[in-house]
Amino acid sequence: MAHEDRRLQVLRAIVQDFVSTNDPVGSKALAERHDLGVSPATIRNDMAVLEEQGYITQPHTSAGRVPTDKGYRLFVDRLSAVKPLSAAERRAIERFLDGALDLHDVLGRTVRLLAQLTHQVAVVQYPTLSRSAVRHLEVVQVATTRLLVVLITDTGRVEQRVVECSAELDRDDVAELRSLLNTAFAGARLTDAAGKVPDLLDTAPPHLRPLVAAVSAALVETLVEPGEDRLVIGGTANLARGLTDFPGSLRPLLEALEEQVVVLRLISEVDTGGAVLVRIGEENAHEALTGASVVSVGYGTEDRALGGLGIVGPTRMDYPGNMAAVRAVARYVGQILAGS
Amino acid sequence: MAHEDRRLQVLRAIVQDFVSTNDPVGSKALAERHDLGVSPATIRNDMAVLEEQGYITQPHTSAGRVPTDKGYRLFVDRLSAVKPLSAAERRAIERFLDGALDLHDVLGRTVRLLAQLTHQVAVVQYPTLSRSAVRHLEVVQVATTRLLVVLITDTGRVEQRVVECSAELDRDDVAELRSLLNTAFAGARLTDAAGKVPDLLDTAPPHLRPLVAAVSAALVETLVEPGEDRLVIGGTANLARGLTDFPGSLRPLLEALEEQVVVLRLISEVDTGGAVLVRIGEENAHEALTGASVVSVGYGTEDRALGGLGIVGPTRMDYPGNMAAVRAVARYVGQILAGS
DNA sequence: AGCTGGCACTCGCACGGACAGAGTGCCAGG
DNA sequence: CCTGGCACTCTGTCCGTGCGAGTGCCAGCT
Repeated sequence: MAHEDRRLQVLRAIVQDFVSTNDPVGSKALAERHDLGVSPATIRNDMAVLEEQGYITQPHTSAGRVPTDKGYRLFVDRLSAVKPLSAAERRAIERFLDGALDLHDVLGRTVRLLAQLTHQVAVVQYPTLSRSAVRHLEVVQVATTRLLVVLITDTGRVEQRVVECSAELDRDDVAELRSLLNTAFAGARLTDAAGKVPDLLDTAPPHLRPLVAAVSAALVETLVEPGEDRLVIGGTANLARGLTDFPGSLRPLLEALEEQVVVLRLISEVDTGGAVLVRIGEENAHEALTGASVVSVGYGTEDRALGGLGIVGPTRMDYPGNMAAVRAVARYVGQILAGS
Repeated sequence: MAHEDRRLQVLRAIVQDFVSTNDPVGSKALAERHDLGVSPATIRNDMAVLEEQGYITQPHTSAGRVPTDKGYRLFVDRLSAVKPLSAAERRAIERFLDGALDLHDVLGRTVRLLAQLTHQVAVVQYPTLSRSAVRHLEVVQVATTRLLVVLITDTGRVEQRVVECSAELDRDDVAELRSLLNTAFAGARLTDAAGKVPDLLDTAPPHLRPLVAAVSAALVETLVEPGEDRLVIGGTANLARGLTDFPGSLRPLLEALEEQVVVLRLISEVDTGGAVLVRIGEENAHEALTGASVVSVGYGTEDRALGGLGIVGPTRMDYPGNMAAVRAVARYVGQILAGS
């Protein structure tokens, strides 16, 4: 239908205007700023229908209309094309991420870059341990009965854990332990690590068994458990910009960001197909995220997802632009990490 | 003088009342809430003098008085005793920090604890690399021409760095490199590391020299340079509580916190004697910190300072309580890190 | 049918004046 | 040197008004 179609154009125009001005938008302003080819009166009729359908709402009688979560959803799904990045933005991405020294550095730069491109809070997940494999295990004695076990994954993560031992250790024990662990685990996916422990215990010389058991238990416990996945968060200062966007205050949101676990769940639940995922307002099903949207995507190489990254901002955000930025950054990061 | 003395009591009362109520405090309220033994009229005279001397000011005619930075300074220096922590707080500290697994964990818990105790933003510096010594160096090959060098310090820090090599590497080279580096650097203070490089190069077999040079250069560059010192920051949600405390907005402050370098300077410049340092408002000499105070102290063992920790909050804060919390937490952390 | 211009209506908000309350400075008296 | 009293100043608040934006509806036009 022609009606239907124009009504959607009206919705798109409302979203665009409201995102850029933060003022409820009225029929007259719409007719002026967008070539819809019809008069304000007609637009009003369309708006009445859109409101009826729940896509827009008016804060109070005789103010303009504002998109609802449902309205944004429709906009994202059917009315917006992912905006290509400008040449300057592409260059900025390259410049920003080139010359990173290690994983920590790459992710730190990524989060700053993303925050800067989108003017929102940026979140980057460290490559999931559960999808990583062991590259090397190092064991260092830090006290007579204490070991520091360092795990280096093929994704570049370096994780540490102190293990308390019941008996005193000598240098040879430690060296043997190290080589045992490495032969047993090298190249193994971390999810498979737990399964290898019995074998390892069998092959270990008897006097080392308690030690091996303690260390592998610690490894499995801390490194394979979910929740050990880390986040880098940046750009929280951007929250303070649009104070009007977060009615109560931004305190609950800041708390949720520090909590990490909430955000982690949002960021890590990414589509494996590499599509950008958008969660709008209530869809996040978390009180602190009232009025907030999350745009996230997985990053990694073609054959392997490493983790997720994304942004958190007010529902009133530039979805096409932010989706493009998130996707582009994820691609670059995947590329860089693949090469290292 | 009796006058002088009472005038200071008045100042103390003003600071205390203003901190707890956030309202400019007037002579009448002061006389009611504090047993100063004199009438409001007399207090008014004292207040006039205090204002003359620059310790207090009135936001506008006929509002109460508010302490100036100078007033807080005097309060901290001469009018307040460090408030002892309650038993509950001591228990909370122990409970919170016990059972930490490694350095990362200890510092993470510390920052949450401090934020919770003080209701301010908490900042904890990782043990300074420049005051740490090498416990172990690990070298792992991650690509044909790429090495991951992992440094483990005696303070429990684990730092990584990727080094690009000009020539292809084989397994034996890497093993030899590892043992060379460890014999050369083990136990050495990181500040002395640079000095040991020439010796190391002399003892290295010729075919490894370029490699050794590259790796040690990278080590010195990234690990000894200042600026590589890391911070853990937590409790930013607390900033959103007293929005009134940060007039413009809290954006510049959030930016400064993300900047890290600014805060790092403030936190790391601690008194070696172990005294709690308080910087009030303008004393911080940084625009973003207008209206903010920093309470910091060094932590470490008796014979060695490791780093600094502290809090950042509005000038209108509970100095005695926060100073006590910061000091107590630093002591516990020092203790824990000494034992590991 | 569907669009359009016109019109009456509804609110929120900004402006302005009046008012109450808090707090001060000063002064004369104890 | 302190105190009670008093006049003064200022801000925040409340209320009433007017304006403007925006809407919904209707009759007429294409």
